[in-house]
Amino acid sequence: MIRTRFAPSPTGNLHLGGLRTALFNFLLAKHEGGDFLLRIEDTDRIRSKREFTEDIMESLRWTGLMPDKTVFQSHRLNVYKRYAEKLIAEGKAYRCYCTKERLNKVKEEQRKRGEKPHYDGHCRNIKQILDKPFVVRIKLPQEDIVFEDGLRGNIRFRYSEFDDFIIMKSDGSPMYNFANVVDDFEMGITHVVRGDDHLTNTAKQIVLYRLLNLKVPQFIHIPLIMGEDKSRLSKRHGAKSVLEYRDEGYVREALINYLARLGWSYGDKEIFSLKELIEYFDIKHLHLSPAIFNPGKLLWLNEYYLRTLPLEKIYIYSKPFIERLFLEENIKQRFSEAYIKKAVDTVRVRTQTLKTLARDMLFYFKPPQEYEEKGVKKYCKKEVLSILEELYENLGYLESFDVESIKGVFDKITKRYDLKLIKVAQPVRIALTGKTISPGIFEMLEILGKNEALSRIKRLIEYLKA
RNA sequence: GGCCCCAUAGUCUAGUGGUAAGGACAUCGGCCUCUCAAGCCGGGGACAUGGGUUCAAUUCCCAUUGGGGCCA
Repeated sequence: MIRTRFAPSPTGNLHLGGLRTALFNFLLAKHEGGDFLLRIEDTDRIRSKREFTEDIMESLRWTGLMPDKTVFQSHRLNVYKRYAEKLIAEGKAYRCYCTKERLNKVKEEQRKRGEKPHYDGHCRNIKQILDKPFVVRIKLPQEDIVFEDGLRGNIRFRYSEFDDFIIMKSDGSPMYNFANVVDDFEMGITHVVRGDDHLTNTAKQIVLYRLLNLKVPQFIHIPLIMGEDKSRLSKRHGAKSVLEYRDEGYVREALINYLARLGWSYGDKEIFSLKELIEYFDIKHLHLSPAIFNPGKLLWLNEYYLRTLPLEKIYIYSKPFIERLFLEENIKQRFSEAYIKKAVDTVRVRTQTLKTLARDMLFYFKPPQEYEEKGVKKYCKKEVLSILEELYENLGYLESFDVESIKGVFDKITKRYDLKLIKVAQPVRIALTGKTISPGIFEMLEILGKNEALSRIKRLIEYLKA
């Protein structure tokens, strides 16, 4: 049974790169019906923050990548200690009492001689336990380090690249690589998908697996996501946190779909639901060259999902954004669910995010406060006035205010005056929304209802007269 | 600087020892049309370079160049 994990340290919000790593681990496990675990690597007491742990968990919850179990490293400090002591007892690791001053001096001399700064093994053979602060170092075996990457095959590092590295700090907390190995083993992790910035870490971890005599999981290193300037994706490339994307009105479907296709493919297919991703995901089709984050394509997917997801879903997604709009615009009036749904349905084809969706709907909740000047100039010349008046009158006669009947009235007038529909439609559009861009006028009229629609037309007539 | 990873259009990518090198975003043009979108149709645009291997290389190998990462 496959078991994967996502192991972030809670020292910042979860961003897109991290989410993609989580996604691939999730998909790999779920494709095989296995487990996906979350491990919070919070051994750094100073930099780890509870709010970041919450941010990570909320991001996973929102995107639907629910872990089957969550483990906190900070709860397991005694475990690492136990493993370290075992290594010492077996002579594979040792206590090192060197002071910072000495280490710096050694490093300095090595640098002067043009050597790689490596620990010189000063404490390697101290047998007795001294009453001084110490770190635990491993005795680096003098053999090359080879491991298999699930994508790239064998990767080899010379042992001379490394030294007797530290596995436990003097405060008794484990170093990153050590805790990682211990936990991956104890959690029964079979596959590890992670960024290729960990490639050298993996080499060190392989050493630890050997020393501890543990089975090595399958490692799959994926390239990092880069920003438009081809450097590692960071805040300055618009690499916002996952929750910022949520708050800006991106839907989870778009974000997941986008990230999945960034570095992975399934033939020519572009659109994937999470369910499909689980079904189709494989390691084989992970791409191994770094991908550049393309906000434009993410936006396109967002637009795509806004107009194709079931209306019910978009309605639910849009609620908080509409509520926020009401707050900002000081709208007190209540609107029925049916009304809002119909309104959503007319704007969702032509919007980018849930935020702009709500913004585009403003006229459904509030008459235009002003008329777009250019539009009035262009579409509301004098001769329009009488047409608008006639339209107003005829619409007023309608018993049933639906698209069909409304269209009938427009047809009659355009025919009588031999006008293109645009001549009538644009003034009405301005009357209803104040703008020259909006959903179709017939549907808007129907949704707004006879009273509201007529009153808005009347208001424009009066405005033009004045 | 040392070590490691990578290389198909502006971007994400498919693909093969013999292809007209396919799709998507973006871009440009057209159709549709009550505006804007959406949709449909079409255009331009890619196998980094140099050596090998081979009857044949975008595909396999090596080097160079370029990009990325880790460490310093």
